[in-house]
Amino acid sequence: MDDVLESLFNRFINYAGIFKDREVLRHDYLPNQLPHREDQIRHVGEIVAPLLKGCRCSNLFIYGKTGTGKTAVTKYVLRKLILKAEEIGVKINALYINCRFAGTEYRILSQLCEGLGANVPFTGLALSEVFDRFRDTLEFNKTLLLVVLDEIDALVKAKGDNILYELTRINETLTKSRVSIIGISNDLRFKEWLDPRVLSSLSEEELVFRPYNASELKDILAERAKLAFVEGALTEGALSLCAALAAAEHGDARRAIDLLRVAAEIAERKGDSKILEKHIREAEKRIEHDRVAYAVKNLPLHSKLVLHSVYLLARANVNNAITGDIYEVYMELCDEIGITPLTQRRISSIISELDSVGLLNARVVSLGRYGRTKKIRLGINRMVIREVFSNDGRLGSLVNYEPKCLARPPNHRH
DNA sequence: TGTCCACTGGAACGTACGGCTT
DNA sequence: AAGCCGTACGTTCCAGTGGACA
Repeated sequence: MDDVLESLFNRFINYAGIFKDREVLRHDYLPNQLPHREDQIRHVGEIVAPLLKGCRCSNLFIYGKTGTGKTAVTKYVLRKLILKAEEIGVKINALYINCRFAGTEYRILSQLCEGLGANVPFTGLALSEVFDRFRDTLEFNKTLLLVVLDEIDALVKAKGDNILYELTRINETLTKSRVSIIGISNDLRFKEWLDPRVLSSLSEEELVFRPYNASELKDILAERAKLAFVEGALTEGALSLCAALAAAEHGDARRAIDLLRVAAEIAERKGDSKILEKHIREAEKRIEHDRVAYAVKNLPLHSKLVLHSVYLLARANVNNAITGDIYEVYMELCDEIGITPLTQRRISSIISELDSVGLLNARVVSLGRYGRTKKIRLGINRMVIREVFSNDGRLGSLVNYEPKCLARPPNHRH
């Protein structure tokens, strides 16, 4: 027994852990090296360089999928730009705003004001008033302002491009200051949402970020791993696998880094001193599981009920349920928890929505004599649904529900 | 060959709500 | 505080339909 404890304690004492610096793997960490983005860095640098001579720079529009380094490159260049400007004594303000977090025009404008040192209440003022204050502060400061609007597509899709129109035109009313804009979009077809006038002025310059391939991702991960992990903690096999998995899925560097971080946490928890391929695979499963569970948990009530109906049918071995079957079960569930069911037309739409996010698989089929409908199966693991709904206060009681309509003989099922 | 099922999916319209505007 | 407007979410209505079956 002494031997067992002795070795256990020794192992604990000698376990160096895996992480040297966790921060390095966070989303908002900005590395000093951005491998395979040298061209983009140079390009953005060339565009903003005129600011250092006191001139306005061209507006720039950057687009590319998530995790291709758009935000990192922009922030990287901005950081260097500000340092250089301070060094040579030129007054430049660079404000970074994430439109998805800011959400509304008002909040974006108030953040801009704040960044310039003007006080604006977080609510209460008319939009036009905030805009006036922004312009006045800008004029008063006599500065060159570079505004970075990240995830600009989220804003425009939700609220329209009005604020962009105002911002692109603001220079016409300024005499002592100048504003340039860098817009960053994840959506490549985002242009279609913009008014032609806004588009032409916003995209004086354009830059597209291609996804990373597996070998590029490998370099990025290796670079990051050097800082994040103790020497030798990441095996070559795990690194390659991690890069390959992320490359297969749109070359998203953020996903790749997430994968690495979760794998490292799994290895750490198990007391392993190395990150192995099996840890990466487990991490992949965990991330996917969490993503699905999160999506299910945040569904609106009726969508949950529809999904749950499909689950109950699947559990009773009805794997190719049709719309009518699902609606029957759904109505029972509504009755069970005492809410009024929606119409079948609406449920048909909800089924299509769930299909488009991948929680269900639905396809339209014709059953000839027996009409035209959709055949529907679950698109995700049954256990995830069970798990999420068990913990759902309102729906928990339905997890083991036996649909009455299943007791009756089915009229026709294929 | 025509019939007819069990829907699909478009369209118009009703209602609630949040946030801007006055 | 009250009106206004856009959006989200539903309802009602209905024309359209692929193909098994008589």
